[in-house]
This record gives sequence, structure tokens and C-alpha cells, in this order.
Amino acid sequence: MDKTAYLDAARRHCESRGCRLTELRQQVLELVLEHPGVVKAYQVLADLQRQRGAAAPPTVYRALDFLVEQGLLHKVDALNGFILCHHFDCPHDGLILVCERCGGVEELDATGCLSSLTDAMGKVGFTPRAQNLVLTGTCRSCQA
Amino acid sequence: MDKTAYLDAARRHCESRGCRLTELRQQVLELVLEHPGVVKAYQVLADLQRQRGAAAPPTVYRALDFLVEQGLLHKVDALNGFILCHHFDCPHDGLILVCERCGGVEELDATGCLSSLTDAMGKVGFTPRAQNLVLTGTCRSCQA
DNA sequence: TTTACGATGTTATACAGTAACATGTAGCCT
DNA sequence: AGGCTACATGTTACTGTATAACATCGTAAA
Repeated sequence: MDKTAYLDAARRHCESRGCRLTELRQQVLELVLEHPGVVKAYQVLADLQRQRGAAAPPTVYRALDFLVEQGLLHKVDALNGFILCHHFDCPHDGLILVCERCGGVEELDATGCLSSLTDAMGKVGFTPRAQNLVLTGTCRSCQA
Repeated sequence: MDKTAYLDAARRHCESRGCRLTELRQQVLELVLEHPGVVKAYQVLADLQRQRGAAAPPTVYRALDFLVEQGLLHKVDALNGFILCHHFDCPHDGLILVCERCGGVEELDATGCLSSLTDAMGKVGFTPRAQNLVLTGTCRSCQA
């Protein structure tokens, strides 16, 4: 899927949920799109400032929060960063592996693996926040 | 296990690993112990300042990092906080559930559940950072 | 047109974490 | 004892992350 198609799909996704992918939000999404792996909010802020001359933290955080809420991005708490979510339109159990060294992202389909986890959680009445599990660690090529 | 016994066990645990649970480190551990669930670094800092009059962030962070390294605490990235680890002496795959609303913590033994996860990760050469998986969500009593 | 609401701008500040260097302290070696 | 070494702690200053609170603007419905 090329960039234009992706943005179109993202826009339709938002609208189908009763929200608007405004110009600012799309601009932020495009900036995230530019980066291969994990993106930091203040990196996006710097990019945004280069493009429009002025921007403050809340501007970026509001847009990022919106995109996370729509399922277009995932927050990687361990790294204080954000990553793109492919598959925002087909909800499934994903396992997202983020390398702490190179920032690379790898996605596994972990539906099978996660079912026993969610079973265990369900038994104690616990509802996990996100359907996609984001883990940090070290990828194969960074093992040293 | 009461507090004194716990601290003794913690001390022996550190010493068996060639480290010392110094007075400061124990003091920080006790402060964490005071709180039922998730504790924030700056909360510990404030407590510490009340007890000894002066303390700076590095003092607290160094102690907390040490305790995490020894396995006595876990860091909860999603909440920028720390929680106690019971079972620091019997290494096993734990699943730690943190409620976003009440801050409560629940630990499951998830050895079985996690094996399929680690299998899947191993297949792509990925090494997860921590052996304990920390998830956030909503606990039974906070489901509302 | 007015009203209401959601989005954005703006300022200031709170919260989280670390770099770099100074000082202290305990054990070891000669 | 004296000095060396390694680790622990103190201190200052800073960078990075995130949000509160309020002002403004645009758009769409009443």
C-alpha cells in the first residue's frame, strides 16, 4: 500500500468512527510515516516546526493521542515513542516487537499465543487495555 | 512474610549476588513497601526528603535502578512507576497486571501462558528484555 | 444569526530521567 | 600506617516527556 492509499484508508477509517482526520492530524501522521520504526513526540514536534514555523508540545500530543485512539498508532511505553499500526482496519491479536537498540519494529501474528494469556487474565476478571501487545527487547541483528 | 523478614530476605538475596543492600537502598525499598501498588520515583523522592531533609533525583533513581536490577522491583513503563516483586528468589515467568484506575497490582504465574509467546519470539531471533511481563488494564473491581 | 462544539493555538509549568563531577567510605595491598 | 582501588553517595545542572489552563477559531446545527 503506497502512501496516498494509506492516508485515504486512514481517513476513511476515522470517518467511519465518526471522527475527522484533519489537516494537522494527517500532517502528523505523515511525519510518523517518514520514520522507519519508533518515533518520539518531540521528534515529530521538531519536524512539524520545520514545516509550519511554530508548534508547541500540546499540538503534537493531541494529534498523537488522537491517532492512537483511532488505532492508527501504538504507543511504546518502554521507549516513550510511537509506531505505526498497519492493520488498523482488521482488528486481531498482534504481537509487536520493538528493538531497543535499532528501534526496528517487527509484527507477529500471535493470536494463538495470546489466547492462553487472555484466558488467564479473564479468570481473574482483568481486562487488558490494548489488544496489541507491545514488547521491547533485542532483535536478531542487534544481538551483538 | 512480615516486613523485617522480607527485608532480611532481600538483603540475603543481594548478598548472594555479590551486592550490598546499603542503608540508603534499604530505606528506599522500605518506602516502596509502604505503598500498596504502583509507586512513582518522585513520590519516593518526596518521602525520602521528609526522612533525611535533603535528597536529589539521582539518589532515588540510583537506588531504584539497583533494586530493579536485583529483581526486587519491577518497572512499569506504562505508568512511569515501580512495583514490588514478591518471588524475587524463585525466578519464574510472571505476569503482572496493573490496574490503571486503582493502581492495584496482581501477579499471576504465567509460565505456561508465556512459553508459546517466547517460542514465537525465539523463532524470529528476538530476545525480550524482561522475564516478567507487565500489562496494564482494568481490574475486576474497577470494571464499573 | 446565534449557539454549541470540536479543533487548534499559546503560555506556563509539572513530571521524569540523566550527565558530569565532587566527595565519602570500606577493603585491600605493600 | 599509608596509599590504592572500587563502589556508593552527594550535588548541580540540565534534557526530555507530558499536561493544565485558558484563548481563539471554524463549522455545522438550531
